[in-house]
Amino acid sequence: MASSPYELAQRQGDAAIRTSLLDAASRLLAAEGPGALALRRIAAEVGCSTTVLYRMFEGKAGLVEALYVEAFQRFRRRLAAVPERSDPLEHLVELGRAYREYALAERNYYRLMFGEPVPGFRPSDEALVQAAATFTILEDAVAALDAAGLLAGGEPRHVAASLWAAIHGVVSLEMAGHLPADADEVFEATLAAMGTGLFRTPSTREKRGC
Amino acid sequence: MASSPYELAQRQGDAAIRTSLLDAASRLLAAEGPGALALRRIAAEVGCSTTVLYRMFEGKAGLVEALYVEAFQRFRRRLAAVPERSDPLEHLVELGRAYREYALAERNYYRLMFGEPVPGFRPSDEALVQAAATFTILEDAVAALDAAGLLAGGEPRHVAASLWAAIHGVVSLEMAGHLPADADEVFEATLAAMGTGLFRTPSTREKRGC
DNA sequence: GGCGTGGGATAACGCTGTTACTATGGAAAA
DNA sequence: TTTTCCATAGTAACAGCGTTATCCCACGCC
Repeated sequence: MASSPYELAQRQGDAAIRTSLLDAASRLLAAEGPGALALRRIAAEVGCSTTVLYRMFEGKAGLVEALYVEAFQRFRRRLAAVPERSDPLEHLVELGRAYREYALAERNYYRLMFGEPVPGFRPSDEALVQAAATFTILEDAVAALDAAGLLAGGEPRHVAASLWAAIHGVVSLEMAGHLPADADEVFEATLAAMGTGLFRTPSTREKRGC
Repeated sequence: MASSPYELAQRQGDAAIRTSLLDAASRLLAAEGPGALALRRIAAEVGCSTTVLYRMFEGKAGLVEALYVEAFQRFRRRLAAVPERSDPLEHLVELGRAYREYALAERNYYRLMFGEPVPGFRPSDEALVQAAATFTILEDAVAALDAAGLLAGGEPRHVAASLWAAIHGVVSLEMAGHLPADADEVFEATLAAMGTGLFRTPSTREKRGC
């Protein structure tokens, strides 16, 4: 009695099959990059034919989209694990550092989220909404600063988006090879610049020499 | 006497053939995106067989790399066309706006430069060096601010890289669909935040209420 | 028990990049 | 002028891809 991962999952219903396929795809993505995401390979990995992938995901686009939202969920968990701090600005800086660490550690996931490494794929509006949910963590942290009266101006949502963009920008350039030697310094400098540009804090006021 | 683009170029030597092929590829990229960059299509477009592409570019990777450095050169010309201003900070802001305009107008080129829309392709170190040459324009503008004593701190190269990253970050998120409604505001806010965070100017000193 | 239907495997289609093979055409050598 | 030779280009094949059509089987229902 042979029992491939697929046969085991089959006894537990469609949900188990789905996660089994997603797990295999996830492993291939992390290990070999987006190029390894071939339906035939995924099917072979779990021991079934590609037909099953079409029933579960309606083709490659659907599979990649499922992987896409899963990547954002992982990302959210990682950011949620950053411990709170007494200083809300410190907390925000730590969120930024965790962001970069995740991106560099799981760069194939990060590429899936923000590059477009799979030729045909563009996330649906629904998937984009789920992706945006990841950054409520960032928005909450900015809202905390706003509640403390430390925002220099602008809507909290826009401030959070600016921060997100700046951090993503450094990480993206770094991953593309455009910051070969001094990515660390550029990242910290960008973080500091956004901090003094967006917020009012005692420490930045000292820096400004007021 | 049939005269395809290829036959015309053939009489003028390899360089003409090369540019003819690159032009066709460039047109396909701009019009239909990276997915249209198929060797057979490019060859058909100019009226030759794929063998010629292998002689000129040694395969798809070489062709895409040629397109990649060409995209950066176009980008550089666009940034170089931004007129100087009396206020060097204003000039920098205008560079940022021109950056975004180019990226959104030629988004398929921008994707080629900073995303990785062609599965196998990663730019060589040499191509990355040529790409970096694009941003000497940005570095020069920052150096001008430094010469005027307006830098808040940090090496000019790092400051330029931070700016680049922040701008690229907004544009990248915008193109990925993550800033559906308020991309304009987020972009201007990021520009302003980086301005007050990185530079010392009379206007920002007023904003800070000193 | 026979029937119908849903699910899965196989194979084919058209596409991709790549490579081997073949023919051709013009320059160099005799 | 004739012959040789080699770079060049076109054709076709190969392996792989996503996708789809076909066939088959096994299960539930009447």
